Amino acid sequence: MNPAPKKRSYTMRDVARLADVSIATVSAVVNGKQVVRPVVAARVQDAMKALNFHPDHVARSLRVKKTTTLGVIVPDFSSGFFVDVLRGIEDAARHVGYSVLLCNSDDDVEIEQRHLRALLSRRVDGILLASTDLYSIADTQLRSGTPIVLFDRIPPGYRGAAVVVDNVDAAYRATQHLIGLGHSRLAFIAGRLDLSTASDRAEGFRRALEDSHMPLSGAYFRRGDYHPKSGYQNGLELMKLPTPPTAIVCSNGLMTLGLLRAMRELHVRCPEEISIIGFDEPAPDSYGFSLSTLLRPELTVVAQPGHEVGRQAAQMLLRILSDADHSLGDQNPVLTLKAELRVRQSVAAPSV
Amino acid sequence: MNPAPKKRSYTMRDVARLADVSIATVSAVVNGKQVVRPVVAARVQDAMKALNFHPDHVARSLRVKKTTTLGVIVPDFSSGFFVDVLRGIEDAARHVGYSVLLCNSDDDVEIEQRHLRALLSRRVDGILLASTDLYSIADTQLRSGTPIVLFDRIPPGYRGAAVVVDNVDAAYRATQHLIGLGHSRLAFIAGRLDLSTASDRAEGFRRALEDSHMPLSGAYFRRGDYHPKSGYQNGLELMKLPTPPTAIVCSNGLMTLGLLRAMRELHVRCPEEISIIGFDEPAPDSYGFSLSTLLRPELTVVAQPGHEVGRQAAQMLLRILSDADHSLGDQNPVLTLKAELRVRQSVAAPSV
DNA sequence: TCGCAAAATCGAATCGATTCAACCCAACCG
DNA sequence: CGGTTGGGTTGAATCGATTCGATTTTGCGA
Repeated sequence: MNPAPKKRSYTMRDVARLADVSIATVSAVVNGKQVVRPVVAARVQDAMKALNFHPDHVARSLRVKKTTTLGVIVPDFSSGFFVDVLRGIEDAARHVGYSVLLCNSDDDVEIEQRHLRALLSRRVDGILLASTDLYSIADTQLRSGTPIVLFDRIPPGYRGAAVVVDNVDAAYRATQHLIGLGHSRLAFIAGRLDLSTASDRAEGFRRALEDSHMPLSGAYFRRGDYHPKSGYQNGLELMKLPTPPTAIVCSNGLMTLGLLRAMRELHVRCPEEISIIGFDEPAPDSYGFSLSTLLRPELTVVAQPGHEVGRQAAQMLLRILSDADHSLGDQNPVLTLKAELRVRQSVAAPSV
Repeated sequence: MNPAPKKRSYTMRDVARLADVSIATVSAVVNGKQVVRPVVAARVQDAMKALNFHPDHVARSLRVKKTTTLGVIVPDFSSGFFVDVLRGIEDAARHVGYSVLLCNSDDDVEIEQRHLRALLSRRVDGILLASTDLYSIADTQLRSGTPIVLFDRIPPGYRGAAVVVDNVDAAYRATQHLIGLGHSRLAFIAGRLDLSTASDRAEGFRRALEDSHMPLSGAYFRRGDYHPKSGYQNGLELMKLPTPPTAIVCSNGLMTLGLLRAMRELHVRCPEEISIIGFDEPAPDSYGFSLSTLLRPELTVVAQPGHEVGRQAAQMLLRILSDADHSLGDQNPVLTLKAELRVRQSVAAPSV
């Protein structure tokens, strides 16, 4: 009934004893850095097999001061974008034998700090962070000594390692596309403006209007918080204006869901009455099918290269780690990737 | 130019020296398990603050043989379901100070094995696993000694710790709902039948037909692989049959996307011509907005309690861990949660 | 067969915390 | 006033690997 194997796992000591060699020799066999006579190596291999020995990575980490582990903190799993990023990170990490300690901050400064401390305590080799609390990072970074690569969001004027999307450009192009179609009553639903992503997108929108010598109406510039409800709420308010906009740029995926919901409730037709451009595909399209294309009307979006952001960020971090002094010289390491505007049916010329 | 702080982080030894106490006392202060005179404790606290000391979790893990870390292996990030599960796991784990080592197996047996070995080597306290390779688990489990809780999928007749969804029931109710509406030409798109989820759903479908004394037509029972393309392909083939079905049950979310795409291509109207029930919301609806409700027509789905699966699985694992001998006695630990049928507009009575 | 350089193996210290038996000393009791 | 108690503190061993200087073996030429 209780076959509990009392399975304390075996150590190099046990293997050494069984193979009649020293621990050092077992170590040599295990990580192949030194030459061991084939006959001895075979004996050790056999012993390891017999005991089902697997080296203790914890002990190894302590000794070599390296855990072969990356810490990742994302603010939100609900966003398809961050899931994509995570996939990218995982791919890059696995590829070189690194593991990933995953943390979800829920966009809460307190939780983020706790996670950060936990990761440092666990001595991860490096950290990938999409921070909610951009202003205290510099501090953390300095006193930790652990390399950190930011992604998605960076503090203004940041000069450290980071991978971001060119959000100014992305929003600019989206807006310009609408202007090109003849729209003049353009609204924008912004995200949390304390995040670079949100303020950059707002900036892109603003510049596009400016470059076309169009005024920016205060009533058309809405502040959201990146959550669906604020998209919904702002959508309702926009459409109930005496003179509603003819086009809306919505600065993230979750808010776009809310916006669509609001439009449906008010029976506002898209694109006939209002054109819509969202940020992010509403679902991962890693398999070549995007959910956007199934929504009626098919949604025009600014698609961020989430997987690529993750992959590049992880690779940048790994590069820093493999660099002897963990510095990476004086080259400006902020890598900026372009987003892609995917024009589908949710935009059209304004109906006179 | 190079202010590199050469920041080797401080150890208890350093703190002890600075506070003029022994290492043991520092340890006592840090984990508060023993009584330390307030005046001494304060001195130690000050020293820790002065040096910005954070205990090395790696060293601690080695000594106490406990990493306060859970390993998680999921087959696929692209599925909203597993993302939900992951959130549930992370929530439960964080709540008690555990960290999560995340692995993505991409449904590849080889990769899964590698991850499993890595997790064991890293001495995670326990593992949460949605396995692709159900038949070798028992083996792994026995020889590892590390508690494993399976989720989502289990081998037939499994008696170990696991949290799953009642897929037979879920598919049964979905099918029955269609039958209740008057459908008699019912098709089913199955997943990978070597997984319990897929075979259970197929079984639920079969039973529902049987209980209503309806025949199961071979042409209406399709084999997919859980990927969108197979939903697309099987959808095309079903709709091109001389006598196409009037309703389709599709056994996961990604395949449903493919199916919808196929229907759109062939201009088959839903629910007028064919009713559809899918598994899983096509996007996380953690915020109260489901993407399903934005698809036209709104998609009827069997919604699995992903977050709950994750939370319960993690809690089960933590319970096992806190149990002295890691056994959890003889109670049958397979926990089965019910899915919820969310009826929306993609189903209707058959036309005529 | 012997000598010796090169190659292979070994012993012991080490990483940074935990833990426990031993010890110190102040307080208390008789 | 001395012995005892017991709370606080400490020294040293330990977890399981790596590493390096020291030591032994091997292989080769003479």
